[in-house]
Amino acid sequence: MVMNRKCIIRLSRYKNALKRLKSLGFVKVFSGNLADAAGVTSSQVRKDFSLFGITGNRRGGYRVDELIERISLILGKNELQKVVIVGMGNIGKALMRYRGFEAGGIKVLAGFDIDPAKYNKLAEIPILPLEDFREFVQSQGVKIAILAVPDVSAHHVSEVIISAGIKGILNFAPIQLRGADDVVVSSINLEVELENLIYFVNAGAKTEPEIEA
Amino acid sequence: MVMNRKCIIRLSRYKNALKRLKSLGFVKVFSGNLADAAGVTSSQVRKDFSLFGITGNRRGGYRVDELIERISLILGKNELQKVVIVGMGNIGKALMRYRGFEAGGIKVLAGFDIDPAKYNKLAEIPILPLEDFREFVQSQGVKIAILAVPDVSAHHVSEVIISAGIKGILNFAPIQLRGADDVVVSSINLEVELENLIYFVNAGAKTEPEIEA
DNA sequence: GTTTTATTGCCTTAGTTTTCACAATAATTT
DNA sequence: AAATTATTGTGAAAACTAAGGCAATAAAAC
Ligand SMILES: NC(=O)c1ccc[n+]([C@@H]2O[C@H](COP(=O)([O-])OP(=O)(O)OC[C@H]3O[C@@H](n4cnc5c(N)ncnc54)[C@H](O)[C@@H]3O)[C@@H](O)[C@H]2O)c1
Ligand SMILES: NC(=O)c1ccc[n+]([C@@H]2O[C@H](COP(=O)([O-])OP(=O)(O)OC[C@H]3O[C@@H](n4cnc5c(N)ncnc54)[C@H](O)[C@@H]3O)[C@@H](O)[C@H]2O)c1
Repeated sequence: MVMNRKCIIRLSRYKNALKRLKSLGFVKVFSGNLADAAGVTSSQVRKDFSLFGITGNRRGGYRVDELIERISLILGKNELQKVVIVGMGNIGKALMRYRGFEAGGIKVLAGFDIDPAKYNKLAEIPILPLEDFREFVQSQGVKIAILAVPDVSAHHVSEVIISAGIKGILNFAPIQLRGADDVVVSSINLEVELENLIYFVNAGAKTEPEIEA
Repeated sequence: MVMNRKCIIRLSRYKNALKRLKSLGFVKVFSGNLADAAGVTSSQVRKDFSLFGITGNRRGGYRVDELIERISLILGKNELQKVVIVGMGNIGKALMRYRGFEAGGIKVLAGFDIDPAKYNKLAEIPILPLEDFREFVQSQGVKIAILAVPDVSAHHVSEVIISAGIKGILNFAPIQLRGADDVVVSSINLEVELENLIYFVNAGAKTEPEIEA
């Protein structure tokens, strides 16, 4: 099992690049094509593939369809991935309104909040009270939650959702969540992102740091 | 000049941790305290500090105020950092409404769009037509822009804002922006983030990959 | 069907980042 | 004021990641 995050991110990029190439009519690709499209070196592509046991055809490259299939399987994209959003404020609502996830096989099933003014149980994507969280995710088998509550609530809410069975959290609150051992927490801290950018801009960075995700 | 992105991210985290520690009454810290608070090792802390020439007092640790001051200076937080947002849709509006940036010395000066229905030139943070972009950022000396336009427009808009003098872009569109040599581009691709999370959750990740920003 | 050519797969080398280990030394104790 | 103790600062080692190089080999050309 490959546990290198950078490598998994590249896999996502390969997948996106392959979809573009496919839409351009490509049936086969060489590691070099894919490398150019994804912005890496061809040996990197081949090395990544070898880590996942993906093989091509010497002198014949890789079949695009097969590659997309294989990578999607590795990323769990062969089945619909169900997620929920906790915290229906600025960020939570923006994410819920976004229609781009479904094309990638990610389905937002519901939103949760503690403010009754936000509830809307009859909407296409319902907004439910946090009290209903446990029952909902357990009956629906949801493992992934997006956490978009105020920073002061974030730690408490993370405990609540973990105890309900959530195994992966995409956290937007600017705090350091300490999940349980079998819970993966991924944080997006926009202020830290901006600070980074500011540093490298002020540094007059000639070498752009590869910054993704 | 340290060009290691991970190191700069840690610096942001140290700063945040130090502010928490300060609010708890700490006047001095040891590398171990800070390491615990930021979720790294103490040698990492000391090594990072040595890269930036930050020194403490053998056996006496570091003075909290001095550290915050020093790190803020390195991150450019000693002066107000001006940013603009391009694309006043779901994400753009959410970011504009967020009040948390100002506490960290980041000020959103304006938003830009091409949809006249979005314009609001008189608001506290005005929303202006994209045509006004060049004049605005040049007169205000803005170097950083947040790009939140649809993916099909993103490449074009990035060229427009770079030609207007933008040197750092925080990009939310799920495309690979190729900026000019002296422009730093940082991308946040939420679908890639979720794919990552899904992979590690399905992998039953025992070792959480350190995922920040 | 043989030769040539292009590309994979993987072994090796290089580069980067983190951790270790310990001498130097400032605060504390005796 | 001498001895002890705890912590820094940093060079060296280890671990991790990416790049380079090339034998194996499948496709294409002849
Ligand atoms: N909006 C941004 O652009 C932005 C930028 C950077 C970071 N963030 C972070 O993202 C998080 C969300 O930001 P926002 O602007 O959307 O906040 P917000 O205040 O607009 O929304 C927070 C929502 O969470 C709900 N909530 C509060 N406590 C809750 C609880 N215990 N359980 C469930 N729901 C609860 C509130 O009712 C509200 O609807 C915050 O931690 C913020 O620091 C936001
Ligand atoms: N909303 C999300 O949760 C989400 C999640 C993942 C990725 N994204 C990405 O973020 C970007 C923005 O998403 P969104 O949901 O806010 O989109 P949106 O459609 O809600 O908003 C886009 C805004 O950009 C404006 N716009 C279009 N072309 C423009 C141009 N040439 N110049 C200036 N403004 C222009 C539109 O008028 C609109 O106001 C998209 O690329 C999307 O793929 C969004």
